[in-house]
Amino acid sequence: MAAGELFAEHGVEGTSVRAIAAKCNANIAAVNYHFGSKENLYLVVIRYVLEQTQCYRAAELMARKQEWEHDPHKCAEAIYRVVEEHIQQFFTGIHPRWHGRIFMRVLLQPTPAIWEIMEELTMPNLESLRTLIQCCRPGMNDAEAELWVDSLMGQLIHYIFAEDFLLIVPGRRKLSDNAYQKDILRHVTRIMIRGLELPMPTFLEEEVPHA
Amino acid sequence: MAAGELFAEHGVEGTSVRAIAAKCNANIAAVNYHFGSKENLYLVVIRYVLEQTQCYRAAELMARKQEWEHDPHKCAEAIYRVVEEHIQQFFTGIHPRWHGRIFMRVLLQPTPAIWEIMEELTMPNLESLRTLIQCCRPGMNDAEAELWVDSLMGQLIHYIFAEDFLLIVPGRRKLSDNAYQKDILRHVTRIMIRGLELPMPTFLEEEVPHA
DNA sequence: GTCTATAGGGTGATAGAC
DNA sequence: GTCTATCACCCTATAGAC
Repeated sequence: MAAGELFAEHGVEGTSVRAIAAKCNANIAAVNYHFGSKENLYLVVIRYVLEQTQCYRAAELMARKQEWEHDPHKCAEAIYRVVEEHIQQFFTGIHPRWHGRIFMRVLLQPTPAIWEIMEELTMPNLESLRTLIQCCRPGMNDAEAELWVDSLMGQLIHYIFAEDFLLIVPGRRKLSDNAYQKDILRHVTRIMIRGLELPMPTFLEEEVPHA
Repeated sequence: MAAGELFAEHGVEGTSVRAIAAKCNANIAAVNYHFGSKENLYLVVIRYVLEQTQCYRAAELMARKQEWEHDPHKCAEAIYRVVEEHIQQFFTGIHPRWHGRIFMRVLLQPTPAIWEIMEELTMPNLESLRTLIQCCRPGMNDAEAELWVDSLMGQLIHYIFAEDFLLIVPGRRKLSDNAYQKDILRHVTRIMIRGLELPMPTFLEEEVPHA
């Protein structure tokens, strides 16, 4: 959907149905015919993006937690795999850049209609992340686990959110840079593992970012 | 400025000069007389907010770094004080909630004009943070230090950015909750200190969030 | 400096022919 | 389903009286 690209970059208010129609060589009236209204089209785009970028790995890991929850080394690996999935979903070329940016707009300004979609598509992942972290540190209460989820998501989201700003800073690498993605993955995972006082996997042992 | 509140909540595109004028019982023409255009008013608001919420503590600490840089315990305390300042500036009631939200909009969608302001008012703080972290871990290169700054800022910004979303999650505390602010401060600081492998200050020793 | 009035243009949505 | 034409509205910005 070409609409998403415009919504992502200029917001709902900053995008006109006319611009959307022009971008995909369609008719203004046709857009309204298919989607009812601009507002509704926005919701359709959001649902599409959230479906595309859903993360399942935390839920998968929780489904077979008995295989790893008692081994701190495997807990650390679980963290790694979860961070890896999120970076794949948002940073790599799997999805166009505007997917992430739509997500950011949604987080910044959620309407009740938007929240229904998030409750269905986003919340389960956050819930899984929370319980996964609780598995890594048995006895951790919900409030503290939420802080850990916030820390993880915050670090990752920041790169999408502030991408345009960071790009203007001289000497910074682009988010599409493969080596940069790997550095972020390694860095964030290490912070989480060290913070949760889990054993550091050998493949994450000290190795400084290149540039 | 009442304009900022509207810009913060609905974005530039979603805010009309009429609404601004109405909110402060002024005339539509008067607004344009004083600020030239809506776009310019937006820039004035941004500059005002960034000036108000500037953080100086990192720069202050760097100015007298010889007092602490060789003592890991004092390094850890420096980290704490920097995080504390940022939380004070953005979470507590010192500034109205819309200050933070304007900041988020600016990060999400920086124009060249906006960036000039950020270069002047925001970049110095990020630079100071980077060098401060490098002081804590001598020999750390710029790329890695940037990752650390990103992690710190990402964790903090996330709470402002996704505030509305997080509020809808059942059982979550409000960001204005004083105990919550303290939990976040303690949590983020601990992550940074543990991640940088500095000694944990006694006042941050284990203590679980309440709720 | 502040107001009214208005210009000049863009907006979302729809009616009705094809 | 797709198009043209059009409605009714809201927008920014300004000219000109006070």
